[in-house]
Amino acid sequence: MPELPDVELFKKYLDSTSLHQTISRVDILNEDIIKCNPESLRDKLEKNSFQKSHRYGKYLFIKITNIDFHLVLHFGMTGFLKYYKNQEKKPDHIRVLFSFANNYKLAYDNQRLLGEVNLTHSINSYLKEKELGPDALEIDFSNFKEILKNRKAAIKAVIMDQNKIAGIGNIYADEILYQNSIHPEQQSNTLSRAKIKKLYQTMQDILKIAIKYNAEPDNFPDDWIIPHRKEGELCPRCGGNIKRIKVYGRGTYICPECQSID
DNA sequence: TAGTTTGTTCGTGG
DNA sequence: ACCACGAACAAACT
Ligand SMILES: [Zn+2]
Repeated sequence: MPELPDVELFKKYLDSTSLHQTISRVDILNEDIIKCNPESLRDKLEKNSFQKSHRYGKYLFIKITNIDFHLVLHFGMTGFLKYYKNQEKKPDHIRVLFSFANNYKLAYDNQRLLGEVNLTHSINSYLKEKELGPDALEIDFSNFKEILKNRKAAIKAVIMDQNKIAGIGNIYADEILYQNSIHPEQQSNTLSRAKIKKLYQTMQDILKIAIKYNAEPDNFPDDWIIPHRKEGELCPRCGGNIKRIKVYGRGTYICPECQSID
């Protein structure tokens, strides 16, 4: 689930449910996912509230009132947020549970423990520490072009590299390259300026449209590859067979008819 | 059973 | 410095 569009939707969800409410209690149900001192996490949050959130790449930062700290959330592959009151609405793999004075709760759920819950004084210093590249929706064209021109690696590896561009994961990388008829293994520095220009535009369009459609593959236009990202499916643009290959260590779906290396 | 899955990080070669 | 690859982390499903 959690690539840039998903995390942007988590941000909107958090903003519309959980801001400006006193946090009465923090339950840590799994300590492995907490990358700071669990005691200090409870300490910093209880009696304060969530003030304002910021998304950067796949990270969500939430400013805590009264103190100079942000809560940091990363969702790994299976993380999400759930705001609820009744126990029957409780999700299955809650790792951290924030309870509010109004008796509602915000759950950080994450089946696999690949995410992160952390604290930081400064978003900027945190980003620097992680060496994250510019956010995919914020990066300007000349910067994008320089990054692509300076790498010899497969284009898919470059756009997925969070240290170069933050926010794109395995699923949306496939979509972006498919809609540009670019083979994911094409060397980044061999792309023409015109192809890079179109890639840049499509990348931002796809991410924005995905947000608009709630990052729900069933809602996506049928000529996208994401709803057909399975072996045995047919390419919605040419009818060819969708093929699975491995690029950058990840399962990668392409239409060999539409996507070629040039 | 082995391989797969929306992610990140670390190590080993080249 | 860059690049390719694999493993590890973890849990559930084919
Ligand atoms: Zn095709």
